[in-house]
Amino acid sequence: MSETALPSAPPVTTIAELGKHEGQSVLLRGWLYNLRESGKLLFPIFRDGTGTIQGVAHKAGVSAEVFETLKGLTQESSVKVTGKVRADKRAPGGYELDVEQVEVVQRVPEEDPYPITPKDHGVDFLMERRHLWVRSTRQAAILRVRAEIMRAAAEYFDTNGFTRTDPPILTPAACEGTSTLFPVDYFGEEAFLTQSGQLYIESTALALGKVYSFGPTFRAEKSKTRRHLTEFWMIEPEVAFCDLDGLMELAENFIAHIVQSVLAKRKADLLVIGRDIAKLEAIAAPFPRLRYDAAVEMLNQAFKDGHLEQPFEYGNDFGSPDETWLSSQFDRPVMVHRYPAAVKAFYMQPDPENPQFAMCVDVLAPEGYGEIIGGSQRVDSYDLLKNRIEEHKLPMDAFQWYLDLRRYGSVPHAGFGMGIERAVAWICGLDHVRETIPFARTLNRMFP
RNA sequence: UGCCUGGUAGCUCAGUGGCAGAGCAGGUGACUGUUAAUCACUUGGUCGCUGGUUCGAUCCCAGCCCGGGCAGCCA
Repeated sequence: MSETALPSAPPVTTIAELGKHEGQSVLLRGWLYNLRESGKLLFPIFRDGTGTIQGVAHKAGVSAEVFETLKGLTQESSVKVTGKVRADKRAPGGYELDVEQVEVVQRVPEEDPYPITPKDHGVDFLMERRHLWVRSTRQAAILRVRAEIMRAAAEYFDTNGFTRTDPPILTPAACEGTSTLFPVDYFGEEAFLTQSGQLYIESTALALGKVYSFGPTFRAEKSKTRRHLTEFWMIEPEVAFCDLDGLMELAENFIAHIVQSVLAKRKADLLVIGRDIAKLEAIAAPFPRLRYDAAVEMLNQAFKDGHLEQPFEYGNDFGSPDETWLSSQFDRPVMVHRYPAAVKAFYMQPDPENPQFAMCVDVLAPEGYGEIIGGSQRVDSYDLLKNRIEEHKLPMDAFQWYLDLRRYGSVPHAGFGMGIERAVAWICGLDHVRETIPFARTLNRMFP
């Protein structure tokens, strides 16, 4: 920071803040994103992590040394640039930088140029270089939106009386007994990476009332789709004295808050990504609610009308094409509730009006994005939960602590989990979750 | 795991049973308003690997390796 110590030196700023310095000379620290040359005119584009700005250097307007330094400069060389901020209608961001001085921090050698050019590349090539790909304008914008989604999600709970209680990542056994878990050697004993913190936060919810957890989750399923990662981030609220209606209200307000925060703070990034902003502006509570039965009727009609290839069999869980079609019928997330208990997890409370149904809800994001939230009211009866554990042939010993929650002061309670990457994919309008996380872990990729 | 699909220059791809191609990137040069700048010239190849058929295989066949898409599972 020696440059800030010099009284006459131009102020250090960022590209995002350039508008505050119009007409002034400033110092930017960043990288050369691209360089266009036109004879005695050079157009270096700089990026600094907050945005990009086009610099202009006339041969007659700068020293010979500065001109020569810029002229041959290679993509992604790191630089400190001094220049005067000028508003210009031709510039995409509204401003340009008339270059005055350039200091090259590290020059990328010509014989080993930066591999990711501003041209088309394939998925595998880019994922193999994810450590560099994150520098690109679009990827950086997605990561900023992701950060805002995570911030706004935590903010919603923090400002509504929730206490964050993070469950362990190393666990002794399966939470639900369904998903495949990653085994870990724990001092000679077998342990697993968590696939959900739900059972643990049911415990802290009965201690603190309203709680949430926020952390990584692991699923060892060999899923190979645009919606799946083996390591993903999930935010899970759990609320004591809450029923299914209360949970759906929580879910819609939570999602609306996140979308509104992203629109308020990261609209420029959404535009870089190419998102249709109007579709996000329509996201406001309340969300439509559909009973499973009503959703099935829609699917049957859709099949008759030729929108779906397979007929839907009543009693099944929805398949991916079913979810896609359902969610595409609404302009905001749709909440499908009361699925048949037989296709849902053992800990879900039966509907008091008809125990064939579970008091659960899936939130399907619009535009065909499908499930982003799954949640339920939990079984609060000791006897029923014990029976369910037996029916599902789960090891009773491992669930004794969980049954304790029904032995000592059991109350109705409910919670849900939202997959961060699926939310990011929807809000950014991406076609694959691998671009929503800095370093995706998928079936075929553990690198870099 | 099942079905579909791909692997040719640094990248994106075309192509043929008989000399290995284009655009871009890299290099050299031109250009005072470019927006993935343009123009001229130019460097660059284990055609995924192994075996088979053939006078001859990048091309046809078999096996293997590595990706991608969809489904299932789920968030």
